[in-house]
Amino acid sequence: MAASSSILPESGATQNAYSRKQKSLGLLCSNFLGLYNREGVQSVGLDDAANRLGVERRRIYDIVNILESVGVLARKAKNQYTWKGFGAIPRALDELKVEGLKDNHSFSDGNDHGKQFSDDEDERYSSQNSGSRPDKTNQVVTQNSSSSSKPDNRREKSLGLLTQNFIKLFLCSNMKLISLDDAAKLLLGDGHGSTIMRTKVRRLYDIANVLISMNLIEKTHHTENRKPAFRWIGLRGKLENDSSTSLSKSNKRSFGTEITNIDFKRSRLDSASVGKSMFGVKVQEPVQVKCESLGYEDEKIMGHDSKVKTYEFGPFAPINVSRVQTTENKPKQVHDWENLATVYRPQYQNPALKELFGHYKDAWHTWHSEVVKK
DNA sequence: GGTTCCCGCCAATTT
DNA sequence: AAATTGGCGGGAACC
Repeated sequence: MAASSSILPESGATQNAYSRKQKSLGLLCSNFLGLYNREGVQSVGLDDAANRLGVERRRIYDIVNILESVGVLARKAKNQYTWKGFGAIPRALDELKVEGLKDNHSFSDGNDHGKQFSDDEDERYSSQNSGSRPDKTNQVVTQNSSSSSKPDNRREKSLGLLTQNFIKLFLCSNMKLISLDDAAKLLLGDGHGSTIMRTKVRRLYDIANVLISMNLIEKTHHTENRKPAFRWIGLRGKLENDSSTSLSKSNKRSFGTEITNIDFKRSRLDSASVGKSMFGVKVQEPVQVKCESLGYEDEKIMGHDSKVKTYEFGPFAPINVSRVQTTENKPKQVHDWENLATVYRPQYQNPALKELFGHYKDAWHTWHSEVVKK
């Protein structure tokens, strides 16, 4: 077994090692997006997604829940989601902003204690759905005196809600940079066991990663090199870059191949008895964000139209999409917001509005006037 | 050392 | 009942 002259000056020929980064949620999300963000896609099946991306179902749930919280997807039925597309994001964000501001009166006076800003509200009136059961729409808040039982609507701790609240932080406060610790602290109240906090932060990491892959936020640091924090990019998340991308690759019916996802496991520990004590403490400490002025909307979006169709598929790149080489060594996925909403476009009118909250016509319009800015 | 965060157990929920 | 959906946190990869 001579030492095969490996290309890399690495140690022994450790062919393929487990790489955590290649399994990241963010990358998976990028692939997911690249896979379903095509014309013609209207629904996505969880099994299908899991298969094509070569991951376990569990991971798909994470992504789907987050995407749904931003409007990109909508649950249709068991195992079935409707692809709304990126065009639905502006609308969703507006609603989140309104909710966030409304539900948050921290201002003069001190005590607020109304309730946190949970609550969603993105329930589309099922146009033709069926069995509209009376369902228990909101939470009960019946803060009964029961000792500790708290059916604690599981929903309150859902990834989706957390995502929305996390986003509200950016939209409704004037904080420019938010660290996950701050976010967790804000969304959680204050005094808390480090355990609860840590768990929340874990979730926020997950969320942050997919939001990053969507270019809604960006990771940075406070000042030069301080603690990491995130900055809201939102709609103006576009790239300048050149426009050498002449024609778009003809990705018609190319995909459909098998997934070739390498299957390395991280390791195989086992026997880990559970036994832990977790508290189901409900927190309702209102965030003390000041809604002074709208955070964004204070400057024109870039002009010019640049077409950058760069998708980067990582390890689990199932389909064969235009594989673009990375920039250097810093994987950076870029999504072309322009193309994303280019599919269909209602042809009536075009209110040259900017983006006043409160009323929106069509996702596409808002979207286009914002992003395309033609 | 601290930070990041994947994996998957297993409990809620839905079918 | 089974299947789907997803909290949750250990602990390993990563810095």
